[in-house]
Amino acid sequence: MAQQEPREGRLRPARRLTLAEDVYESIKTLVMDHILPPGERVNIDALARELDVSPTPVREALARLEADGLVRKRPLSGYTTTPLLSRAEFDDLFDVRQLLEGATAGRAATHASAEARERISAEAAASIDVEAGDGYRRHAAFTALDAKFHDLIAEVSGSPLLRDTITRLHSHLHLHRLYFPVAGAPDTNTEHQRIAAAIVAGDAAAATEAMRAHLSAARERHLPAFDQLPAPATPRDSA
Amino acid sequence: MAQQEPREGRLRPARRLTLAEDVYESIKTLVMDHILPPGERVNIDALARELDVSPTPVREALARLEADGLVRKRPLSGYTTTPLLSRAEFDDLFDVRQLLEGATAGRAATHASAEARERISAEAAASIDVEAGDGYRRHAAFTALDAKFHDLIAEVSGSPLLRDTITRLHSHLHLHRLYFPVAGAPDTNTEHQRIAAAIVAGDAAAATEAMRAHLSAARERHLPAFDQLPAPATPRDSA
DNA sequence: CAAAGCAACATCCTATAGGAAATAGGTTCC
DNA sequence: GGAACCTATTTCCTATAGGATGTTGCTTTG
Repeated sequence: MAQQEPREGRLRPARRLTLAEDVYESIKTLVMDHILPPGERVNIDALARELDVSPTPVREALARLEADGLVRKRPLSGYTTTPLLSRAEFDDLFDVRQLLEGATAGRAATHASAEARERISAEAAASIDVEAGDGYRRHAAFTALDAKFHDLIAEVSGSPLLRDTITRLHSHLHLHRLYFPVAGAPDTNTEHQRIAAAIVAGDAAAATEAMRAHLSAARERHLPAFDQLPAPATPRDSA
Repeated sequence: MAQQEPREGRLRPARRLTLAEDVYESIKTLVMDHILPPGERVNIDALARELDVSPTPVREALARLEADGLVRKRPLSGYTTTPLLSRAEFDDLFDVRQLLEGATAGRAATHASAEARERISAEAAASIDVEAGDGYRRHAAFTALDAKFHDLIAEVSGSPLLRDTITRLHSHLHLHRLYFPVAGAPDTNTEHQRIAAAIVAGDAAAATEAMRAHLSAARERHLPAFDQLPAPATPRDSA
């Protein structure tokens, strides 16, 4: 009622256009960064108080996040964050990524503009300066750069639908254990450059193969995360 | 307030668990059947009155539908149903379907249980009795059966993620012109049986190829729909 | 006659209140 | 001592009201 004036010190950034949109982005970040732990119950009212908004936009944002697969809704029991990926789900994710992203790399190699090839090449080269920094910042920067590279190839592939699908999959990847040390950053850069080179050369088969090899290697690099802790049981999964 | 008691004569079916869920299904049907024409504005209040609920669950349902791609939201202007697929988007959809569903067919052929192969074979054979009926009913039954067959293969493929992705794509297909005469129903059945045979035989390459050929043929059968009417301009698309 | 400006309208967006269901804890009975 | 039942609390779910914004139609002016 009387609190229409802008408030200071809020968790979310300056509002863009609609409040619900901001709330959506805020909650998405909370889930991605595991500030809301996977498999945990999400209290709508508490979240609304935390973000300093009414429960209504929170509810709308959660509905969208449910469609994105980041939270789940049990009919009369409330929302919960999606539990961590199991080993089987993780393997499934990378299988699908190989299929989809292998295709985007091939398509990009076949019909991409000269300007687009230039951008890809530049992006692969720019990956080097991420070596600076350390700890969480370094990990976040590396992850962001990797995502950008993959999205760039998807964009250039010329299939909006394929790109959307891959973007959606990437959300699921962030459900993986977060603070896992990225020892293989240099390897990743090398692999990215191999992919970029194949695309620039216009060799579709080589680009597809390079992408699949890259994802296969990335999968291997992530695997030790499953040995850290035994996957916590998620009794809530039972229908 | 005083209208908590169940009401008669409502548009939507008997409520399942939550009101928002029912509203979601109801609106989804309205969009799929083009009762809400593509590209049209969606009035939240009017829809709430029509469904005899308050605007709040309608808003929540629309948020989910937006994530599904069935409606779009322009920040301070309201929701609109997604416009009809353009020729380019239609081609893109079938390109992606070939990629994804070709993979599911191959996977199904490789590792499917004997029981699963039996189900697929039965489903392909059952497609024949859809010849009965006529007009809209026949079309709806045929579409449902086709969707079921494709989903069955996706299920058997053993990749939940792949199956979800394909299901999502199918929603987009329904954005295509609806009342298009399905002249090629017999052809569809023949193609389905070819796919089923390859899967039963365990020939992954043949299954993939049969699926791709089927989708290619289906695409051709749908193409004349674009000649019926010139695609209506959608001026609302401009940012 | 056309274009720009203004005003009224309709619509969306957010906040708050109240009822219903599910969960958790304690108690009692076997 | 364990299990089942009951009660209280918490939480979700729905409905309603009010403020802000975009849109549309009309009027006026060049």
